[in-house]
Amino acid sequence: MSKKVRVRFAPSPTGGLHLGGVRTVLYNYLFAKKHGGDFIVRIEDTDQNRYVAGAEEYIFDTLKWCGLEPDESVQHGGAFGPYRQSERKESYRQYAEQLVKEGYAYYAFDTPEELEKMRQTPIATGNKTEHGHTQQYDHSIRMKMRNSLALTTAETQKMLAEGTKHVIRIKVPEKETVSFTDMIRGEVSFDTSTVDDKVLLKADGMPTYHLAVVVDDFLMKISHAFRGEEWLPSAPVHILLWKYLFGLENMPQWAHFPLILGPNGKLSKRDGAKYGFPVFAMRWNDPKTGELTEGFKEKGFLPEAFINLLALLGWNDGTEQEIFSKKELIEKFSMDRVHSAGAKFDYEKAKWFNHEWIKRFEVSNLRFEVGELLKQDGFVVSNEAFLDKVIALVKDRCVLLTDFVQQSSFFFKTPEVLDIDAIKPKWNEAKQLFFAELIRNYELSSGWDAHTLENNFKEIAAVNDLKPGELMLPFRIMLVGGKFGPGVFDIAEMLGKEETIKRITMAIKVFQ
RNA sequence: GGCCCGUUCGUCUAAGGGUUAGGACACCACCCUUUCACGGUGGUGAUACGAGUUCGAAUCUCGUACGGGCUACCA
Repeated sequence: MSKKVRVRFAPSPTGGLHLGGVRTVLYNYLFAKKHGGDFIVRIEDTDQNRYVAGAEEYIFDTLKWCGLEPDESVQHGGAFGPYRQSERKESYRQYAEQLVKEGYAYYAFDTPEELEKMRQTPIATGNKTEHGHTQQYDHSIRMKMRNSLALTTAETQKMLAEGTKHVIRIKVPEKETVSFTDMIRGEVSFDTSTVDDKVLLKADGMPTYHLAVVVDDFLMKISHAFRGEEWLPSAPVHILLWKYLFGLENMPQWAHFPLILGPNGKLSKRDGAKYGFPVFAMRWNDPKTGELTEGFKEKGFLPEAFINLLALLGWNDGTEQEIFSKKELIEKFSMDRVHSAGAKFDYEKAKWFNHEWIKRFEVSNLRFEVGELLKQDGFVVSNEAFLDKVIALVKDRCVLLTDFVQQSSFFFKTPEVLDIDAIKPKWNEAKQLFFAELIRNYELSSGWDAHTLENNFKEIAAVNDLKPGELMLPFRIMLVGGKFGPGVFDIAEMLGKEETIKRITMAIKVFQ
């Protein structure tokens, strides 16, 4: 009997949540839900220097918008708290001390200056001193540094007793092969001689990621540990810690997701919107710089489309299906169909996903968002039934939610400027007379539906020996203001008799 | 530089030894539509390179090249 599936997303609250982060959340979430497990969010705030106000709150807001609610977290509670690493500070030291006691780690007293000097020391591996090579704090140099391995026991005890600032480093064995099975990449192995003695416990008593992730994954009974590929190089450290602390048999199964690349490599939080597309899920307001970065939400993406597009960036179900609801994703997701290669983000395709979702969405699902957008732009939306009809009429031509404003503004407000250039050259007296007659006809019209409106329009055109086609565009410009929008007669029907006639009348004057 | 991961149309990907290498986005053409879209039909376009294993390789192995990641008392 296998243990319960428990996965975690462990962000550090230092800024906005970008595409890669959300996809990591998504895959964690899908995997958990697929296997009836728990999805946990653990805040990794062990670096006090990088604290950013509001970032934690922002992460949860983003998850909520995406529809990826955790089962356990700072906000959702749970039996394995606290879910903020800074609040677990006390528990880490004992594990680090245990490692020292057992000979798997050691105290290091080196000052930042000494470390800097060490990095400069040219290393002669073989016989060449390569440019750009930085010396790592590893087996080759640790006996020359100031740590409990190189110092005598008495010296170490004295420094400890005096309260000398120190860290605890892992003592990576020299010639071992550490390997593990990655759910996506298969067997991955490392020669420990190339792994450095990472700091486990910092001078301020806080653990580094390396110690914290292992301890917390154990304490929180995490069954599967998923994270981005950028963590692969430090995996041997974590494997070693599991071996020393809790036993390899208790270690979660690992999967390292491929990176999502921008035009210049890995997407990073700092890239903001400089690529011409958002990198954050939602708007991020950096309290330090005051910089406001818009996200996919503000850009007009539906959360359903957003997670759909993210899911397909590195995963597919083996069929040609591309549009998946969250329910379907949960049903069909499987880790062995996740790609191992990084994926370059394609904003055009992202927009296509959103367009597909808008087209497929029921009007009632769009009503609220579209209504808000229109109000934001100063349009008065008083009648919900009318709004619904408008949405139904224009949604096929809206790629982003924000397109609704431009596509439907003329339903709510008489256009202020008309695209006269499209009409003027071909405007003549015959056409003017036609529209005058059209006004009279429409005024007397008893029925006001697109069909009769169109019939009457064409009848009058025929009687006056005019081509309906040449009159449709002017009519459109009169009602819409430009060369876009749904069928003209549908628009006229929606606008109603009074408004339609008003717009024709006004336009005739403008065209003269 | 070292270590690790990766490499199929411009982009996302399918094809887990035998296919005319399939689909989607984008692009182009035509049809539909006397607006713009939607929709429909068709088109351009890819297995990085070199060896090997095999009757047969995009698929397995090795090398090379290229790309990416990591190389902090950051995650």
